[in-house]
Amino acid sequence: MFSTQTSAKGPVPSASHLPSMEAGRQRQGRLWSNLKEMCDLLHICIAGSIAPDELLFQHVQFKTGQRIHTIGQPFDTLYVVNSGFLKTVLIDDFGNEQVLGFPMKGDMLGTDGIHTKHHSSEAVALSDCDLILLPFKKLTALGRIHPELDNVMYDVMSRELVREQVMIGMLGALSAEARVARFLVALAERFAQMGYSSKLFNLRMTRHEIGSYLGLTLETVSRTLSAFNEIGLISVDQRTIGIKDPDALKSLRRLPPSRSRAKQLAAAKLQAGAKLDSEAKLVVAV
Amino acid sequence: MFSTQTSAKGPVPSASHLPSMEAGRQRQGRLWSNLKEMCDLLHICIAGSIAPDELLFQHVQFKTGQRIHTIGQPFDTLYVVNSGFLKTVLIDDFGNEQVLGFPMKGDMLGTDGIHTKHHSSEAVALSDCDLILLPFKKLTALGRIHPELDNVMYDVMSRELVREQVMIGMLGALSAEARVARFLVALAERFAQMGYSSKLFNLRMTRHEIGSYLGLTLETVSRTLSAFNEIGLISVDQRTIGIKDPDALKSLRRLPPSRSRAKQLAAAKLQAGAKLDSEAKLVVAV
DNA sequence: CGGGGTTTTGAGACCGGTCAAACGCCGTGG
DNA sequence: CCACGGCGTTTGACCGGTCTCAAAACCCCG
Repeated sequence: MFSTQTSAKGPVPSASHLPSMEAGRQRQGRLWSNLKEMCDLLHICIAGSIAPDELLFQHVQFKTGQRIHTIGQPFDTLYVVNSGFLKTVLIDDFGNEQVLGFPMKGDMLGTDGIHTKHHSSEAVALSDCDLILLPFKKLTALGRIHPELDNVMYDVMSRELVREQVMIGMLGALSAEARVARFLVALAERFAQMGYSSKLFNLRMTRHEIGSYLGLTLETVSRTLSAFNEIGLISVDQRTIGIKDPDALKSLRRLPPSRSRAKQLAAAKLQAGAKLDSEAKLVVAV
Repeated sequence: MFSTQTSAKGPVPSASHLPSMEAGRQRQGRLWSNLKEMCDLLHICIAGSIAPDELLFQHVQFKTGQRIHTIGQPFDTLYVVNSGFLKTVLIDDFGNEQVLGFPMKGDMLGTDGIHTKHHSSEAVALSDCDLILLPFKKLTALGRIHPELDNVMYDVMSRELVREQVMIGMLGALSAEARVARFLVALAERFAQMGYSSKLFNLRMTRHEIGSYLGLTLETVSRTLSAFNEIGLISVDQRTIGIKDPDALKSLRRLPPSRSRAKQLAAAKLQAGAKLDSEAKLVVAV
């Protein structure tokens, strides 16, 4: 009945021996969740109370680099991230990856496949992951018995829809610096939500992946992070990011005059007086 | 029970007198649709057969410029476009519009409001429109009686999710010319699907709105259309667009050397020999 | 210690944005 | 009827942000 969904690429994840789940539970965390636990994970209140352990959903583990699903693969199950970090990507007409998102704890995966019954994107584990399986046919069948389940699904999909709309807004309207700044803020908030520090955390993805996600090149991402570091908005050490001034990051639209231009401006300032100070403030405020 | 959803701005649309639907039906087209008709409109096959006229959904008309819903407005109904053209927009931190899409016949509107129970975007009629109302509470209640309804909703939302993902891919990876080209191709296909000509049609939106949608300025959109016109890919006369070479548009990545650069290249060619010919072909092929 | 992938940094080119002017279209009012 | 003004569009000149290409430093891991 269940499908482990990994036939297309890479070895089957470590929990693929269904019969011996008892052993599995003891060896590496829990392998089953009930509905309540899953809704908590999704941050969604489930209305009617359902017998707590009436419905159980199996977990599956993926190791770093493994694909959860690939483009074109037949769709039959959704996933909810219980732990770990992933990326979802589109592959364009000639092989280039375009990162669509970085799902983490509490996110749902695979909804792109519902419409055509085939996945239009690819999901890859950026770290070891623990995902909850949600066989779609089982889900719709359950919807007939527990209608409140549908509301959960509507909610999750609507949330994802809005997230993507905000992303479109970002890509369409913001400068490179503003995109990187908001990316960092969003990440920090996500980490806070998961109980980690929002002031100091590790990026799980490369500059290249961040750039692809934000519609920028890896060089621009790197330069921008360096610039934020110099100004004291953040600290950067490889993939370790420290958030120093979250408010400035949130409202940032353009970068203050860059290092190279700073000299020119400083020279101009000597001649032109203090008028530049007010301009410098506008950089963040307007 | 029904809400006409237009309290926030502008006059109530013309069909707001519920009691006298007979008169309404005779005056301006049909004012009610059944489930089958709506699913046909959405291009979705409904599985179980439901008594054809058991469920009826009211229509509402909007005139050009009217808002269907505004940002922050409480959500309680979805809409399906029966005729007309609209735009959906986000408003950023300081008042600028960002166009998210141009819904037309067969598209669903309002799904962004499900999650927070408030709309996060605004929908505006670009022409006189006829929309079918889908009160959300009624919809979920019906889902308990006719479970196949849920599949319709999943399908529609998944389709929208994928559409937005493709949009993100476009904004993140494509050049201005490629974006405009794909926009035209997508429009042409939409018109074909609705039974109109895909070779000659009228844009319903301004250059500014197109630019906002594609993450470009209106000047760039205008210049790009002019360039396509010069090369013979399309014909442009104000908002009338003729598609001359759809295949070239579909596969276009970069524009052939522009008029201004052509001179320089021609000069270089005289000196450097014929090597440039092969480059020119790469423009479309790679 | 060596090697591949990742990141940083620089120099230069180019795309697309910005600013500005002129034109066309159209509804309004003299 | 034409003059007018507002809005959308076109086109040009220029500037600057971002990409491209390249080299070097760095990191992790075998």
